[in-house]
Amino acid sequence: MGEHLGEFEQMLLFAVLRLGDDAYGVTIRREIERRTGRRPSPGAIYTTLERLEQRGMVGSRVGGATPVRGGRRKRFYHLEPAGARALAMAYERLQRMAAGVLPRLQDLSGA
Amino acid sequence: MGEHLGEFEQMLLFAVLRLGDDAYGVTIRREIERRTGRRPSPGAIYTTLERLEQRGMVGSRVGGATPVRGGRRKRFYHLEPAGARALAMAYERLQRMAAGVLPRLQDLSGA
DNA sequence: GCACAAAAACTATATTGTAGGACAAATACA
DNA sequence: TGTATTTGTCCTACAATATAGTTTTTGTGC
Repeated sequence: MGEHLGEFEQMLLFAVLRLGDDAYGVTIRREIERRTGRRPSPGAIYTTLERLEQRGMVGSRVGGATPVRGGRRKRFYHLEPAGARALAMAYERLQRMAAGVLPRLQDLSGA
Repeated sequence: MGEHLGEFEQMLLFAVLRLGDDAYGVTIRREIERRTGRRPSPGAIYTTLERLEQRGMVGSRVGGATPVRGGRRKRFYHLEPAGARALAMAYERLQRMAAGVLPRLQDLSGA
């Protein structure tokens, strides 16, 4: 089936990978905002994460209670092997499309 | 409105940039296939190109006759400044998400 | 218990991605 | 000049992704 990853999906997967044991909705969202300046809505995050899980790209488990005031139990995500492969491939493909033309792109985009 | 570029859109823009004066439907498609192994249908190419043009990311002009046997006139595409900026930004964002975690990704994807 | 905080899930819609075949136009050649 | 051949684009329809906003759940502190 769908081996392809959209742009946002790739970002989510990179965020999950980077966050390791602390990857759940809120931190993932924060990470994307920090690194890219984009501010996706919570809904965007969860919906996409769910789709990725259905496709076997990520897995999840529900965490236990925490000593913090409030807070629903977190659902922690991790990258599955299939997700890692798909992400590596998607990244490489874009890399190949970009190879060699980045200087020209910088020029044109007025850097 | 939409400043964002999807995955496929980015590929098209990179192809247009690379091909320079020879960027039209058929060559763009061939370039993507060569570099990524993906084989998008003609329809995918033209539809996406048209959307990108409506958003001001690319411009086009229709070419003249050629000394080659047959063949409809080509529509040549070029990157507009807005397209270059959007592409540079999209690329940079992904780069920032990927920074530092690529080694781990290689591991997990079984390289 | 009850108020409050944190996080996730649901619902609905807009935007992207995609295929495949119909159509158009240009040249060669009888 | 007219018809076959070639190259390339456009049309139509549909599937998948992206996204916001609102609601629900669950845990803590008092």
